[in-house]
Amino acid sequence: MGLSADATPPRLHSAQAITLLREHEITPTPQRVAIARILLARAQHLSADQLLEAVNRSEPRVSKATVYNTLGLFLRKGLVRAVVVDPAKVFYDSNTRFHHHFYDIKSGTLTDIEETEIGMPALPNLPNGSIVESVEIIVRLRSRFTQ
Amino acid sequence: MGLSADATPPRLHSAQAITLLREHEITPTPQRVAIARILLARAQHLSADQLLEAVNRSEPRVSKATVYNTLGLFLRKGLVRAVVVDPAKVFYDSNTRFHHHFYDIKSGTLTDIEETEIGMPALPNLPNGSIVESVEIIVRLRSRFTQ
DNA sequence: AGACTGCTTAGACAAAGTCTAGAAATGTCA
DNA sequence: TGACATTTCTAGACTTTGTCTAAGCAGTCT
Ligand SMILES: [Mn+2]
Ligand SMILES: [Mn+2]
Ligand SMILES: [Zn+2]
Ligand SMILES: [Zn+2]
Repeated sequence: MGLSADATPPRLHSAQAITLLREHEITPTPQRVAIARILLARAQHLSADQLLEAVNRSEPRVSKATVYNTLGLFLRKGLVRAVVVDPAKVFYDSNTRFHHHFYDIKSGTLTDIEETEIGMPALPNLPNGSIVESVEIIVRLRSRFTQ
Repeated sequence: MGLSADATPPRLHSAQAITLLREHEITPTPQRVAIARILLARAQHLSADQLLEAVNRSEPRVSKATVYNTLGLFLRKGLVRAVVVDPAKVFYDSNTRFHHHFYDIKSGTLTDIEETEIGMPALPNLPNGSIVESVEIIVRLRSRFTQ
């Protein structure tokens, strides 16, 4: 047991991925299916670059532009959500339930906090004419024994 | 009354800025004072680029590298804090009280939510051996009449 | 003066993400 | 089937934020 990345990360069967895409009114092209099979296999947080790498370990090859296009499409269709917590890159989150995050500063790892695990505070009055798009709580953590 | 940026944003007097820096054990060089006079004049959220522009509207000229170096130093010394909400750039926040933010998606504007205006969320158990570095609530807003 | 320190600087560099223009695939219909 | 339109994919140029390096500059000490 080491620290290396998953050699064979879980994947959806193509049929499952295609069904998911169709349910969200997305034409299931081979590239989109390949991306969905990995990203949507379980609740996880992947950067565009991590996803590009993972997808291109097997066929079909997918370009960087298509990965970004597809992530944008999945976002608009509600299949994933974006987590902005690291100034250097966006994480794409396949957990679409309303939830929050621990962020381990040192390792750069996100961990979900489900809605039931946290007491949601009441919001103050909103600026006039605005509506809430999302509420995110981010708890940054650092290791107790690291200075 | 227009939408243009402040022609003459408020500035601290040099003596005030120097005192602030000394209180935080920062050697008050001319460049650091120039940056502090603008950034610390009031509670605000500026990107590195906005600050670079504002500082260089008058003497002394400050290089990009020095702006980033100084922001890093101010962060470590607790004079400002970083707000990560826009994947494209970090905002530096001169309000160092514990507080949260509204983020207007369209305009890219941050507005403070003071601690007294919102309840502190009850946190779940932390992963073992970790301590809380910060807790941030970000409420993303969009205009009611914009599609 | 010479040596040492801390600070600033230009500009090269890195990395994430966007954009463009053309190629390829897919669909429609005569 | 072939002609044409529409959608999707792609390489690679480009933009932007931010980091790094190596040299210069300004004090301080002896
Ligand atoms: Mn970016
Ligand atoms: Mn960046
Ligand atoms: Zn999540
Ligand atoms: Zn603030």
